[in-house]
Amino acid sequence: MEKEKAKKLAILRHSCEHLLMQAMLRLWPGKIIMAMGPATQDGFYADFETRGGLKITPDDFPKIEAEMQKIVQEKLPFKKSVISPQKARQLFADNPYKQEWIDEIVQKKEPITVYYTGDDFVDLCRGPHVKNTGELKYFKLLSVAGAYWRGSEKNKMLTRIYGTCFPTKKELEAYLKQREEAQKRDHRRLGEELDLFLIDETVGPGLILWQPRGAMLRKIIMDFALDTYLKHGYQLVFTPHIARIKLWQQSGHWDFYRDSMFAPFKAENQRYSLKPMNCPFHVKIYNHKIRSYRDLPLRYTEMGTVYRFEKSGVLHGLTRVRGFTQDDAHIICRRDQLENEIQQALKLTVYMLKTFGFRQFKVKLSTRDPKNKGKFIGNDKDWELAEKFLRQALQKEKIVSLEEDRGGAAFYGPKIDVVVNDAIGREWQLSTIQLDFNLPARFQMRYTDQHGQAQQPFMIHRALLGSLERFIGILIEHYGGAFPPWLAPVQVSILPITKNEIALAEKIALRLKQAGLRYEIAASNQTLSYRLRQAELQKIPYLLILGAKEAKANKVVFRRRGSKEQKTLSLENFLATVNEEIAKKKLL
RNA sequence: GCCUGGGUAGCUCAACUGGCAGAGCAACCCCCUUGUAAGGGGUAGGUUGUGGGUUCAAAUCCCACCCUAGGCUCCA
Repeated sequence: MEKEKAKKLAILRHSCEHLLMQAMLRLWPGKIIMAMGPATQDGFYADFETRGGLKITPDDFPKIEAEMQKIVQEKLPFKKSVISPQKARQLFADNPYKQEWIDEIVQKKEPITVYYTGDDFVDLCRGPHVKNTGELKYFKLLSVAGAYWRGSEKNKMLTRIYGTCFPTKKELEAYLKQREEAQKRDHRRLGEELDLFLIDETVGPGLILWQPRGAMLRKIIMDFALDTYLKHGYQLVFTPHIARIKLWQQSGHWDFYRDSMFAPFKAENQRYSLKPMNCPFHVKIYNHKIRSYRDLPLRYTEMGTVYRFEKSGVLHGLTRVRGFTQDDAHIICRRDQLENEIQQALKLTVYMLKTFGFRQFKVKLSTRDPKNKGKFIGNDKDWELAEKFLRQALQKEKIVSLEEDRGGAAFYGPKIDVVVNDAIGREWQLSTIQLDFNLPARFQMRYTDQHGQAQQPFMIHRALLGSLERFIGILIEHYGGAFPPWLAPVQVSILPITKNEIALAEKIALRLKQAGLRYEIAASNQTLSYRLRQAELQKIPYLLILGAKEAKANKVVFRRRGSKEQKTLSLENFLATVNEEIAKKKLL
């Protein structure tokens, strides 16, 4: 049923894409060379080349949409026709993209179908389509972008228009509203509004400056993660931000990853580079001693700050940056421990993500593409073994909706990635658990087994939150900036109504401090309304209001973010209530 | 890196085809002393991203670079 619906929607949207192209060709005859355009999950897009210096911008949308509506009014039927290759080549004589398609269809020995709408528009298309353009009433053009022909960097860049289409007005409006909602939650916008972080052009793109509130949030997350890992048998380590190139040559990063590393610099005749990964350091710590089979597994964890030279066009707020801190760990273990370690790591992942309020996950197994072995390091046997172990662990944990990404593995081994759904249904890849047999071999990691023989251990990389920057970005959007009390940088706003209550406010603040709460006193000479509004805009979870009445009765007025309900209670009762909510990491 | 927009006060944004750079919020000062989402008045704040060019005159036009948005490619 669901599938049927999705199929119908895709047909509607693909038809709408024809409608768009027809309108474009009517508006700018001879200047638009259409390339291709499918339906997507949210709508459709159309790729085309522009000629004669024509540039399409969102300013043109009203004009294009009006033209599309005209064609809708015309109720032109979609007419299918099967034609010969010769006819097709002739029909699209001046369109190199369609020629390329035709060649391919001919090669595959498939029939060539075209769809007409009216006398003026025909497109090479497999179909199917709606009956006529009159069905395509509820559409909207959304954005303009550049896109490479056939998705290859080597090809020409075309212009792409994204749009969407729904069977009813209501659904279209709901979709547009949800888009707006997503924009309101944009972590870049909230980062500014809530004073969490900033990016300064002079410091450099993709480098985050954490303001006090953002830094507090980061500390809370970091502390929680580290405490949890320590409880689960990890050991804390710290390693430097730079290392000699020699290290990266030994690890293989220099060969496989150099393009994404910041260029090396020299000091005393030695070349150094910023670290793009923490692994080699952890390996060095392991290798510092002769290890016994009894020592394993060893689990090293670190809040490791790494620097990667991401191309300028891919940077995005907190979610794609050039300097970030991973909640990294490397588990070094024997083969007989491998499966259990992977399983435990999976369990820990689920625990962490649930604690942070994510309810839905999807797991992706990324394996090597056997057809593209050059992209990966190591031999077939190791890869097969590693992939087998990951599969088994997933099965044992009964992880749902497993999806395989062939070719998605790291260059040194296969991995399990966890994708979460946020509060408004968007997907984010967060946790990763990766198996590595490259580094143990390259660094000649060893342990002595019960027979006194040297053995090579296995290594698991895992980052459960991924990068703190990215994780916080996602968390901001997930909660729309309204963090649960345990995460909120400021948990309580104390609002004395008049000057007379300021001394009391300070006394109460002292008690909150003792109780380990994070608070602010909002005592400017502004009206209470004004200060309440500020506290709500700052999304502070708990509000304490103090007036003459409360002072006299030795009580406080307690309100929660987003609610007008309030309670008058003693300070100790308030503390008991909120401390419990915070300890239990409850949502507000 | 590529395509198309954009960069104006701390923030959000104005300024018609080149002609004195402006508003709201925030900041600061004063008044109001506040009872549940913006009380009132005033002050200050700018080499219009950077560098070059065209022009009597440039935020506006041209060139280069930097940053940024939406995408594409990429994300070990």
